Amino acid sequence: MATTSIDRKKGAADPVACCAPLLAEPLAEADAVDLARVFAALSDPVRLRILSLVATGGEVCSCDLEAPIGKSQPTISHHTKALAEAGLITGEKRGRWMFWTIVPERLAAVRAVLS
Amino acid sequence: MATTSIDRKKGAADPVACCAPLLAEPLAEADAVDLARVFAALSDPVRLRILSLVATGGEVCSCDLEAPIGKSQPTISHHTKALAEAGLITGEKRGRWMFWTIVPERLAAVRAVLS
DNA sequence: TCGCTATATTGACGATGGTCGATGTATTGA
DNA sequence: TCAATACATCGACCATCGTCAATATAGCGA
Repeated sequence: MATTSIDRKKGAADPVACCAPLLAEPLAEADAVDLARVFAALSDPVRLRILSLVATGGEVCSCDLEAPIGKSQPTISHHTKALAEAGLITGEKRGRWMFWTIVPERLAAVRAVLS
Repeated sequence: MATTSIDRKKGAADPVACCAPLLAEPLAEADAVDLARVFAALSDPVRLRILSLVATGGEVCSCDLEAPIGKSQPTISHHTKALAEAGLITGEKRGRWMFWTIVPERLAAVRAVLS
């Protein structure tokens, strides 16, 4: 195929959408582990800023993140990978560039858990 | 005073309520740091389960958390403190018991950031 | 084919965080 | 005053994570 998309790790059943809202019923241990992974992806300032840049920018390539974030290229790559594995952004490689877009349903699912 | 309440660390301006939604405009660095702290509080399975137990239980004392969570007393204390400092729960000491309740506005604020 | 560019991966280092045993503190009841 | 209970704090250990330099991979243009 011409393009490659990076999604969250397969194997893990859909976290976030996995479970009922926190306030509805006690969270099962396995669900808690999945959920914690998503919040862990959001628990770093650099990743939050990347997420915000991608969300507001529509489609952003990794090369356009280094300058505003102010971190090295490997660090940016590390963080975009983490966000992608959490399902919060999705990447598509076109030519030499990796374009990232937000996954709004994912954010919506996280919001739903905090209902 | 007869009771003591534990809230989030003062000094830090109200995180979460600090900033516009992630998708509205690029997140400032300082805001990102504050926000990341709240998500960090949510990034542990034990804390998520405590939060869920408190949310569904209405008012729960620490002693009633040890058994369902299955961790030691110091560990429970450590996690409730983390949740309280993040402003997600609030504690009130009555007699020998520490009663925890959820802070729904806080969860709402987190949801708003993910708008 | 040969560089140049964009990104990913590796390896290492320091920092942070989860956990628990031991201990300290406060409250209650005898 | 003494013992028991509920919780907090301390100290230590181990795992995980953020970061970057170095290196690898892949695509593109000449």
